[in-house]
Amino acid sequence: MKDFLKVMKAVSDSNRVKIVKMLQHKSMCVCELREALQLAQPTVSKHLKILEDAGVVAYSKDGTWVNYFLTNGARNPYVASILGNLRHWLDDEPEISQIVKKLPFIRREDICAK
Amino acid sequence: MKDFLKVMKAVSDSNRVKIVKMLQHKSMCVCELREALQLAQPTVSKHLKILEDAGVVAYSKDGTWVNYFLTNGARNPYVASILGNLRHWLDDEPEISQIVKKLPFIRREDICAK
DNA sequence: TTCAAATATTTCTATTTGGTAATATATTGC
DNA sequence: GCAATATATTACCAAATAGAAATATTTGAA
Repeated sequence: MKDFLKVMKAVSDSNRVKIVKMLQHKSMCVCELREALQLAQPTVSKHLKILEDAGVVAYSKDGTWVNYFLTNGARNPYVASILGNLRHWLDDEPEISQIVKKLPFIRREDICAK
Repeated sequence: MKDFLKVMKAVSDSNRVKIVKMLQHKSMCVCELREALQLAQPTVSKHLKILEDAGVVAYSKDGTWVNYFLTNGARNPYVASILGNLRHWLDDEPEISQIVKKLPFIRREDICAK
């Protein structure tokens, strides 16, 4: 039950849903997500932790950058199902399409490393 | 987005998940749900309102009783999907199997009308 | 219309949650 | 080692949420 609730709660917040929808397009570091969401960096890190605890995202380190990406949900059927659905769900929501449209212009080289 | 979040939040609480799993077996009135969940009546009513607002449950009145049942999700693809999944999910969770096992013995005639 | 029972609503409290600022950690380059 | 940068953690605040007690509403029956 706890695993299920964790996943449902993870996708019950609009900013976390936006993170999932962005990661469908490319893996992203925290500073890129921060720029896209217009949130403070600790806020983004906290959301990412919740998604990670639920098994929705994982990360790999690349120097000081931490690249987050969607898991395949192999270990967690609830994750697999919701990620499968979210692959086509919400694409037409203004909140989502707008932020996705901005993605090509959000690059860590421009944002983070001055 | 709001519709999606409403549904996800609706199934992000263990007592509301229990309500859904119980309603898979039979439609139930508030007093039966109250007995099964061991919660105060206003608490159950509030949970039911959240599930109703999300489109997960509906009700029909029968005298003073109000029978709640699962919707078919026809109006809401998120509801349809989650209800479809929950039809087989969580059956083996102790919290669920235990409460479902009690269902045959929870009848409004015994509980409500003294 | 008056009473009793089932449910809904209101009001309140304790806990959880999303957010930020400040701080700590980790990694790279010098 | 030391400075700089990206990220994580901590500490704190405001808003949302689960819960129950008190109250209001609804319905059937007398």
